Amino acid sequence: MVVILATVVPVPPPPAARDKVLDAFQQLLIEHGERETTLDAVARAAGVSKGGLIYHFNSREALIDGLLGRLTALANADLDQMRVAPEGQVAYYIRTSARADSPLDLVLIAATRLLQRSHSRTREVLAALHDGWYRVLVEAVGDPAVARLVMLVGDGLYYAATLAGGGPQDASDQPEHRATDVLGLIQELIHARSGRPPGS
Amino acid sequence: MVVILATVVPVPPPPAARDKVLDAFQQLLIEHGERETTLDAVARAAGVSKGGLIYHFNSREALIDGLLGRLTALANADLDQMRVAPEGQVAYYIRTSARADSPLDLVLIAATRLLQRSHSRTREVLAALHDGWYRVLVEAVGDPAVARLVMLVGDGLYYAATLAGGGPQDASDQPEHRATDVLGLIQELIHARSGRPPGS
DNA sequence: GTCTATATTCCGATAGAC
DNA sequence: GTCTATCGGAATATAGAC
Repeated sequence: MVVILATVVPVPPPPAARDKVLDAFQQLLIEHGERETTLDAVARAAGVSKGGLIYHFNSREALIDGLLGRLTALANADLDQMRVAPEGQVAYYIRTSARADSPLDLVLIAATRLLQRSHSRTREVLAALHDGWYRVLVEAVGDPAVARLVMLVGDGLYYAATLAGGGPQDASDQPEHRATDVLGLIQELIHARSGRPPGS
Repeated sequence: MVVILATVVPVPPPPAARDKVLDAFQQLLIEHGERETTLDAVARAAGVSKGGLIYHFNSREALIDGLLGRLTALANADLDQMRVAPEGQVAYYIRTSARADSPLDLVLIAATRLLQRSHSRTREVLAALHDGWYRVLVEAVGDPAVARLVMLVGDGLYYAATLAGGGPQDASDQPEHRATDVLGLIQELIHARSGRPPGS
């Protein structure tokens, strides 16, 4: 009798250094912006030499490609989760928009830092992301106008949580409270409109 | 009899070159991001030499200070207009949030490009701006929760109009339509809640 | 007030040792 | 696979002529 104790998969784990470099790139973009995120700084933060970094990512553009690849993978996983969220798609979207600490949030914020120099690939990836969320929301709430409102609120929460964030926060200003308050208003609006034809 | 034909004010007009440089700085930040907005590029776009630029702004930081000064002045003027807006403060705020082409919008977008490297002065100026809008909105709608929702929608419109913008736009996706649709929903919500105590 | 020329630092990328 | 050393170019800022 043969017992397989551990499944030895033929796929080798991705080199740890590559992920470390990507993590450092991501964190520096978030905390210091694109201008200060030089290859030297990334290598230093990742604990490797510049030559070691260049071995994994041949150029600065390759580093950006690596980040966008990570973003796409995490975003697709998030869309799958959103579609089957027990609390409903709208609640899932609003709640996750008010936070900025999941792996997806972090890479998304980092990618937004790159959006600024009319970087077309970054723009396309983020547009596709937005489109994915929008489709799910339209299906969930029925009315495209309400779906747009929900997306706008989500964008606003995201903006507040990332770009403008960092100000003093009291207990009533935590992500959970912000999301709960605004979610209540949105559901109130959906309820008030229920039975009415979309677009009226 | 003495007739004053033209009032010769003792305050000389600000040097045109200074404003030209600030305009170029602003435009480059918006269109190419902070990384590509070098002093060389700004001088070239403004049609002056680097030495001429440095005469007006001693350093890169001084250039940023100049932009933040312009932002503060335009923002205060906007707040005054918002307070006396005939169509109401909420409509004024939502409508202006959906556009990104007023002098205030342009300098605001440019300043947002600088927000990314945890630039504390920029952060403070933008936080003060947000706070000013919020106070007016709370006074206008009564309920802090609704005021927050309105601000979130405004932030979302702003995000869509600036950061994510650039995608294909059909006729139904113009700023005016976006603002009108979402403004209708918000007023519907306010109406549905009218008479109820705030925070319920 | 605006210019040219230059000093200095730093960035991205290459070459080649280990 | 990771390192050190280094090149070419670009960025900020200074010096000084006009």
